[in-house]
Formats: sequence, C-alpha cells, structure tokens
Amino acid sequence: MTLKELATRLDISTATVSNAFNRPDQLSTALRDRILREAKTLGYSGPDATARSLRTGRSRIVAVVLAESLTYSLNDAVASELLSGIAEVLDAHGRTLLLVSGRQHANRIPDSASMADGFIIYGLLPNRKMLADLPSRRPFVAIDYDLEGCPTVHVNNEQASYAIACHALAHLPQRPAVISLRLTKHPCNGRISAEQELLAASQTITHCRLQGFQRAFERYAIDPASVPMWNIEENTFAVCMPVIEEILDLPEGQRPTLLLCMSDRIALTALTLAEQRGLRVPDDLCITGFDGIAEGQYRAPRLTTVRQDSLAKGRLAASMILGKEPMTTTWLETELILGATCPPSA
Amino acid sequence: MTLKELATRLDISTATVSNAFNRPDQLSTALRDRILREAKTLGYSGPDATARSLRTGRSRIVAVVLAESLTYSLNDAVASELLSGIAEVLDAHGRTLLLVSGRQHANRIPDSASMADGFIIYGLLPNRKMLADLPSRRPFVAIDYDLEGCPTVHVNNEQASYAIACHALAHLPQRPAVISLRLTKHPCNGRISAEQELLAASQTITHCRLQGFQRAFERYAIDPASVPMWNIEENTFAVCMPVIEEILDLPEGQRPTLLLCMSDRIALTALTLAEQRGLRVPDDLCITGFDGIAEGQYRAPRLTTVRQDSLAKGRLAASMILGKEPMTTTWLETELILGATCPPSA
DNA sequence: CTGAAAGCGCTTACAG
DNA sequence: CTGAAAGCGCTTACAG
Repeated sequence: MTLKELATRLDISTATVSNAFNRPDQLSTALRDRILREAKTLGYSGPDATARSLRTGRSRIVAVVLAESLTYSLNDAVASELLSGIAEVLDAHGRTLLLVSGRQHANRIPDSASMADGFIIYGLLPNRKMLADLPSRRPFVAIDYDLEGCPTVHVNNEQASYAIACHALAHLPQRPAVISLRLTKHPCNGRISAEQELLAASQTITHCRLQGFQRAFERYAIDPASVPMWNIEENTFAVCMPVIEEILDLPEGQRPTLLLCMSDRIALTALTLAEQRGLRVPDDLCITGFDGIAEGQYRAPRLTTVRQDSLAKGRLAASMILGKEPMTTTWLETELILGATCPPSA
Repeated sequence: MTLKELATRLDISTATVSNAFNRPDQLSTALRDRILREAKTLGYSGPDATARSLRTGRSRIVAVVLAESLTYSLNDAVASELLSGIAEVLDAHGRTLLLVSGRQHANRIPDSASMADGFIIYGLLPNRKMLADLPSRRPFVAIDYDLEGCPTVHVNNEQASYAIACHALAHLPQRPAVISLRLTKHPCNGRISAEQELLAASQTITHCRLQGFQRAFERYAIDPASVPMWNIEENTFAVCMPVIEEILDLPEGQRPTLLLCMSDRIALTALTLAEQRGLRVPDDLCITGFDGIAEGQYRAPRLTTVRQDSLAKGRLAASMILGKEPMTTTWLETELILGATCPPSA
C-alpha cells in the first residue's frame, strides 16, 4: 500500500494525503481525520521513509563512524558511554543511530552510511580517505582527534594526566612506571625500549597523556628517561594481562611501586593481577587509571583515576550535529577521582 | 554531482554509468574504466544510497530494536556483547547497524527505522504494537522472547539456573536467598513479599531462571517458599546497591549465606559490598551470578556463574536475518563457570 | 556491448 | 482548502 494507492481509493490527490501526514494545517480537520482513519483501516502506516528521504534530502539518521571495530567499541566502557551520550540526544530528537566501523573488512565505509544526515567521527581512523565518500555537505563532528574543517570535542588529556601524576607522585619515595596504550609507532605489547619510535601527540591521545606524566616527573625532579614504560596494544583484559604479569613478576627491588596507567582497563587488570599475587594495594603498589569508568568505582578498593565525561562528550557532539549547539571545537573538563588504589598521602 | 550529470558529461546513457558501478559484466572494460576514472575526477563517489535504496527496495541496513533504552543497553555488558555478535556478522557482509530503542520518548519507533532490510528484536518491548509500523514483509528475528510469527534465539534459562543452583546447594547447610531481576508485576526494589504478584515466565526470562532455582531447591529438599527473595528493578550498580546493602546488613543469624543472583551485575555488586563489609567470600557468603560477563572473570575472586554466549546469540540472529542460517527458533547452550565465589564443595 | 524509458514512493511549489 | 505535475537519483527489463 502506497500513498498514491491510498489517494486513489479516497479519490483525492496524493498531495492532500501527504499533507495529512506532514502538514496538518494544509487541510481541514475533517478531511485529515478521514484520511488517517482510512489509512489505518487499509494498513497504510505512513509515508515510506526511503522515498521521503530521497525527496526531502534528509533521513533523520545520524551515523557514528568508529575508528575501532564495532566489537571493540561496544565492549569498551569509554566508547559505550560516549555512544550512550550520543544516543540519548538523538533519541530525544527522533533521530536514529547508525553504527559504522572505520575498520571494515573492505577498509571502506559501506555506502549505506551516506544516507545519514550527519556524521560523528570517533577516534583516529586508520585511513582518512575513507571519509571522502561521505557527503561533505553534511555536518561532521570529530571526537578526540582533530579532523580538518570540522569541530572537535576534546578532553584535555595532558592536563588531566599531569594532575593525577602529581597526586600520585606526592607519595615519596616511589618507583613509578608508565603503562601506556598504543603509543609506539610499531606494534609492541610489552616494555618500550629507549630506541623505540613513539607516535606523535597528533596521532594518539596517549602521547598527550604521556606529556602530562612527564611534566609531573619534572616537577618532582624525576628524570622522565629513568621511568620505565610499557605499552599495550589493545585496551582489553586479555591483551593487558601478559604485559602486566611481566611487570608484577619483576624481582621485588625492581618492581615499580607506582603504576601510572593510561586507562582504567589497564589499571583494573593491574589491580586484579596484584591481588592474585597477594600484593597489597596501595601499600605495596599504587595504581592510577584514566577514564573514570563505572567498573573502577563500584569495586573495592575504588580506583584512583581521572574522569573524562564521555557521556558529556557524546551529548555535545550529537547536539552540534543537530544544530542545538554551535559547531565549535570544545575542550571538556576532567575530574580527579581520589580512590583507594593511590590514596592522598597522609 | 549525480549519475545523470556524469552520464551527460560523458555523453553516454545513465544505464551504462549505473552498470559501470553495479554490473561490470554489462559493459566493456575500457568504457567502465573511463567512467570510473572520470567519476573520480569529477568528484562523483558512486550512486546515491537513498535513491538506490528506493529503487531496489533494499538499504543494506539492519535494525536492532532494543527493549531497553539505548543508554542502558550500551552500558550493559550482556547487551553489548550481543550487539558485538550482530555487528560482527553485519560488518562482514557489508551491512550497517541501525540502533533503535523501544523506549523512545514518543513510545513509537522512529520512521527511519523502517528503511532497514531486516529487524532484530532484543528483549520484551513495552508495547508490541510498536512493531506494527515496521514493514512486515521483511525478516524479523527475536532474541530472548518469542514474537509471534518470527523465529527466536533463546537460551535455556531454566536449565542453566537449575545447574548453577544445584552446584551451589551442594554446600550444606546454607541459608540461600534469591536476588532476581524485574520479576515482580509492580516495580519493587527490595524484598519480595509473599503476596506480591510475579510476572509470568512468558513475560520475563527471570521467571524462567526462578523456576530453575526452585527445581534445585526441591531436589535439595528445601521448601521454595522458605527461601527469601529480593527483586531488583534495573541491572546497574546504582540500583542494585541499596537492595544488597539491605540484605548484607541483616543480623548475622538471618543473613543469607548463599546469594543466587540472576545476573552477574547483581552478583558483582554483592561481592563488592561484601568485601567492603569485611565478609569473606566464599567462607561467610557464597555468591553465584548469571551471564558470564568478562568483568566477573577478570577479577579476584572470579565469579561463579553460568555463561550464556551472547556473542553467539547475536551472530546467529544476524546470520538468520541475512539468510545465512535457516530462520528457525533455536536454543543455545549455557556453560557452568566454576569460579571462586562459590567453589565446588570439598 | 549500449541506450531510451519507465518507475521506485514520495514532497512541494504553484495554481486554482 | 485542494489538486495536477514535476522531480528527488537511481536501476532494470527490454530493445537494438
């Protein structure tokens, strides 16, 4: 059943039927009611979305392009929270959320993504050119990474890392270590050697976090070069585990006593493995995270970390896409969370 | 730039240009190469997805309709894992994932959802009639709840619950308690009184879980009516917490020594709160979960639970939608996970 | 191997 | 307040 058929049955024009659904003010109430009633009877549930979309040029769909795989993103607490924020705003405005991965098997964004009215790009795509096929006229908003010609929602990673490292380093004396996330140019799941090339700050937010840590080292008169660093390739339990085991299994005198982790997932894995080894946190080992995910706060001991408000990030990005907020690059605040894995010094 | 404009510029028909993109066998390689080259030069990135969709009747989008809000679903480990499984299969076949909530503010599914080529319905919708506006000709697959006229992907909740309860009750003597999830007809976040009406097994999978527990009680000669039950309204830390505090704060002799929880989230909240109170798990308190989420397994002590393979659920549902698996109702296996929160009896 | 023509289901100026 | 007509951008038998 199409609008045209319905019009024929009612012996009126398609324009009037269309108006009955879209512009109540364009026809009499009586006629409109009759049309709507008849539509229901005949099983016509309103204008076809695709046809309407072709005609009006708007689909009421907003796409989120994720730099990581959908599987990773959906299972990552930070990405999930971000998506929640986006979904919440889209929902409230009758928009629908299309999830697209930038790591498609074909390394190309599926055509169907281009139906969206706007695009939110989360993370650093493996290949910028993927975006070229997307309709450039429509609004784009980036999250976490600058994308030329479009506003970005940022968190001040350097400042947040500086803050938490300063908090942690106030305990003296300690042997700090850094556990970073995708910081090396070439894949490395383990200790970072001195000659290893690192990604630039423009290529990964974890470099910004590193800079914050290093500024804190300097403030506390610690030579940044003396602080051992380990790198983790994927922010999941399974991938974190072997690297952290390697660290915790170091002989007592060499084992770090403070782990500055670049994500809560890393920190929580360290916490679990430390507990399994009978290490006391924070007495034997202090641990700090980054992100402020729920899992770190609803457990004992509570994780000391810095919270980035991913929900707010998502809400803001979605609001910008919908034109409810100005399209301008914005830096969101972070908040230090003083948990028990690295308590304030006495 | 449209296909028609491109055809005009090249002085060939639109049919040929269309074939260049869709049916390489319908024209000479030379002509096709020329068309593709010229398209790239002129910035034409292929046929418009909406127009193609209108014409062919297929959008290559698959919609997942979630009974819960998107915010809840995205932050729930079970739903996320399910979505991962769906996304994985859709991705591999060039399909894109549209997320739709059945708890929209307007209590109506947005029109744009009807663009999808197929629908996966997850959970029990607050209102079945919402689906009426969706194109009934296209494939539908339900997950966890039967939906008339469409195949469902199920887990045998009763059997899984029976298995884990039997495992737990083998420790004797104990004072078991059940912490259920949305089991009461009317909202209740706390102890379930004897006169409280429960939802039927067809209305909630947790009733099936309860039946499994009760069968185990009978096997162990425990009067089901003697086992206290608490109900939780939402499977989140925040909502679980007050209920579990109430339980753990019971005087020593009344406090249950075994908590049969209907989700891992409930069990993990119980574990955290027990740890905070200095209760020893499993010595003072045994805890079992349901779901088998990662968070319960990558912590110390590991959660004793029963795993439902949400990933497999999602994969199967998506495969059915894409016609890669027969459209038939299927029951997936579960697996007992013997963790440390309720170890096998010595 | 290529093209003319119909039509997918709508919405929207515009005329009456 | 209502309707005739154009056109959104494409694909697909079909004819040549």
